[in-house]
Amino acid sequence: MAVKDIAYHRKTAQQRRSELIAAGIACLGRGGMSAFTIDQICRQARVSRGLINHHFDSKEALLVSIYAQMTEYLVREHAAATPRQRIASLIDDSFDAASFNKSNLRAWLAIWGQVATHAELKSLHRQRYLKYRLQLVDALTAIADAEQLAIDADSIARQLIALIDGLWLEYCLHSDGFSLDDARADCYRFLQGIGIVIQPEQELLERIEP
Amino acid sequence: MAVKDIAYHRKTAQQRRSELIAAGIACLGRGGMSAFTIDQICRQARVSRGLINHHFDSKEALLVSIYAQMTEYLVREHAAATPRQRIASLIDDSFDAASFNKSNLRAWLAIWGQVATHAELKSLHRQRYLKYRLQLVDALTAIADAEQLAIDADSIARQLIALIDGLWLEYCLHSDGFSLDDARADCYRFLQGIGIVIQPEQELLERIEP
DNA sequence: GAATTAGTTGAACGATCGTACAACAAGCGC
DNA sequence: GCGCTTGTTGTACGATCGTTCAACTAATTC
Repeated sequence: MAVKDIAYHRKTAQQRRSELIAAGIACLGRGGMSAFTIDQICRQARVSRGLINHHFDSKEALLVSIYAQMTEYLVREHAAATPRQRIASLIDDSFDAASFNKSNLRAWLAIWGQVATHAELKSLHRQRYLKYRLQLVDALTAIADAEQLAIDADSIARQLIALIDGLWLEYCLHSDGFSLDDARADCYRFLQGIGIVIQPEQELLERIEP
Repeated sequence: MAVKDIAYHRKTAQQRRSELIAAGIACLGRGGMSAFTIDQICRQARVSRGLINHHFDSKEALLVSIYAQMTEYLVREHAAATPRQRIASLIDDSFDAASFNKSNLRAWLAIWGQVATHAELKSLHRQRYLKYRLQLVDALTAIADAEQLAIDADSIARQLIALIDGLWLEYCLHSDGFSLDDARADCYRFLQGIGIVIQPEQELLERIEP
């Protein structure tokens, strides 16, 4: 053979960790927690069985890293100037077709099922969602103050998060009947119902109300 | 010994099946799908390892039976006279403290994680939720017609279901911050926001707005 | 009370699980 | 081109998984 036969390529620990995380997400998306096994993840990542326990303390530690990456967008600092833009950004991120396809939604569901029972996962989840909700409450309060609206920001934030998560759930479990754009429009309509009118980004607006 | 030593008590197939279903739900509530094993379920039900496969075709068949029982209330025929009472009944059932404690919510989450990947479970879920949504749409349409409200009943039903499921999710994953009554009140407030005022049952009303 | 029915047991099976670890090799500095 | 570092491999291990099945026995029938 002309080219030297290399058995495998070495990568930096950080690079390989990120590949294993991606492979784990793919497995969760394909078959839920039942498919989240050392064998299947390593086959997905095209590495040998031993590598996960080399780069992570345990399989559970990999799962925590996976959820940390998946929830990163919830606590991302937004450069958006106005409170309205920050809320619109959170909603649009939540229904971004690129990241919230069916496979990813299945991965979310699978992990949520574990959050209730695993301490470390539960702690991470609480930390992320508290900050997520705080961002919403702050933005809602800012709008209410500026426009002298009498709203219960805590309650509204809770309802909006519930609406978003519930729409994900419906879309994931039986997608027929509505689209991702419908779900997004529902969120804007909900806010409109309590007196907060938010314009989604232009290209989205055109798709929702042609 | 005075009393004859009976090794085990025999029960009718139906009785034992229902006990195994209850034991399975308890396991799902304790540790999610990871705790849903033949060993743990049988220990919970205080029977030997072989009994599940005697009364059910497989472990998966038991899971389907469990979900069938858990979703039975979604398609129950309600004797409620008015559309308003039917909606109130669905909401109140959803946040009934007796059946929707944390353990049951963990069981729901665990099964939802499986719905996306198991064909039989998915089919059952679709069937139940379609009827559930149809009940809501019918009631909403009846109210809108009678009071000449211009609403999109399909969209409202979808949002209400999403809100209920999302509030369950929040309550289950991190219960701090709000109670089951808060969640119920959120649902009534949501309907009120779109022009449909529904009085919850009297004793609930007193707890929500004392 | 013997025969029959039908619910129950528990050992056994092969498969697969997560982890540990010794051996190996790719890429680097020199 | 030779060590050296370190990313990677693959076997081995005990534990546990779901299922099967022959044996057993509680309850019923006659």
